Amino acid sequence: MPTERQASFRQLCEEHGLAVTHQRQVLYEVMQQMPGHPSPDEVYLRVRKRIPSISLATVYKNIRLFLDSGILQEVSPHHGSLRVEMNRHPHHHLVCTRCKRITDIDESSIAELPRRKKLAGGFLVQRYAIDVLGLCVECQADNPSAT
Amino acid sequence: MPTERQASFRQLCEEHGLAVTHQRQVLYEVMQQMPGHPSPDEVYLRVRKRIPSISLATVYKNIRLFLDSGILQEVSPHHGSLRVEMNRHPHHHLVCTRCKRITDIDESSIAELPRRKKLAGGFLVQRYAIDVLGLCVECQADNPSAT
DNA sequence: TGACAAACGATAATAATTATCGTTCAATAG
DNA sequence: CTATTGAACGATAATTATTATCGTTTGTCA
Repeated sequence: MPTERQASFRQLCEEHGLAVTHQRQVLYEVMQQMPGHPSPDEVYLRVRKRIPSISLATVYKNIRLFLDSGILQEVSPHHGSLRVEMNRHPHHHLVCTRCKRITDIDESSIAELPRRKKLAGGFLVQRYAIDVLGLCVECQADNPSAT
Repeated sequence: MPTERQASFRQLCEEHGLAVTHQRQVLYEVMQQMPGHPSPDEVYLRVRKRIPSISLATVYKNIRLFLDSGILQEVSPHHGSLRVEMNRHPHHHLVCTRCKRITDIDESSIAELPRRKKLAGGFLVQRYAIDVLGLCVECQADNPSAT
């Protein structure tokens, strides 16, 4: 009896000002059951088992909606295209989650990280990268046209 | 007299087993002069000022070559497409720079980070994300077919 | 210098994502 | 409970970013 789940999703939507549609409900439930870092296409394949007629566009639109309203998070909140790192000094990144602008900050201004080169599981460490996620000054002002 | 620069680029190529072409030389020099995190298209626009006949494909091919050989680094060495974070527990990521696979690791197994919410410059911190970049066990074995 | 593989330029192809638009549905006022 | 209405849906075209193809040109090395 998924009455509880339905109720909580309804509440979640209310909190974020979203209409409760059948597609969104199923989409959300299915995603909750997918561990890891699914892509929109993987989600699409799963949701189709319960709603065969759903459109890929609907999956994309609602994932974006969930991300924008803070219900879900993105694995890499960077700009989605290739960028080359031209700063030769050790540094980390301030990433604005709204306008995607990335600013460098000096490594020392954050924290020192362990220098272990081999982790449990056999992973061979090359380097550490810290993203400080948040809002830049411009986006805090909430001007709709982000730079 | 750019003889020195040419010499050092020639040496760099030799170290990495790359042929020294005019396009590569100019591409490298131009990128060195671009601070921040340029995109292939931005690089293309700049390089065209010196080699108007250069192809965008050449820019892409050589940027990838530089990245693959370790001459340059990528800002976000993640898979290039949208992924949704489904792990509700505080955690960070092991990112394999070869196969792009992302594995979660518990927050406590890395380091504690400061909890400052406002940084100099006015940046409003939402959360910290650490990427441990390196090679997963499978890719250390150097099997050409990555999963 | 000449041979040959590698790189180049032009452009077609692919992948990922977003926009458009006519139809259907959820919210809510009566 | 039903009618209204704007939002959401599905189908698909369009866009963007990137990679593949292929005939021509160029760098490397004997």
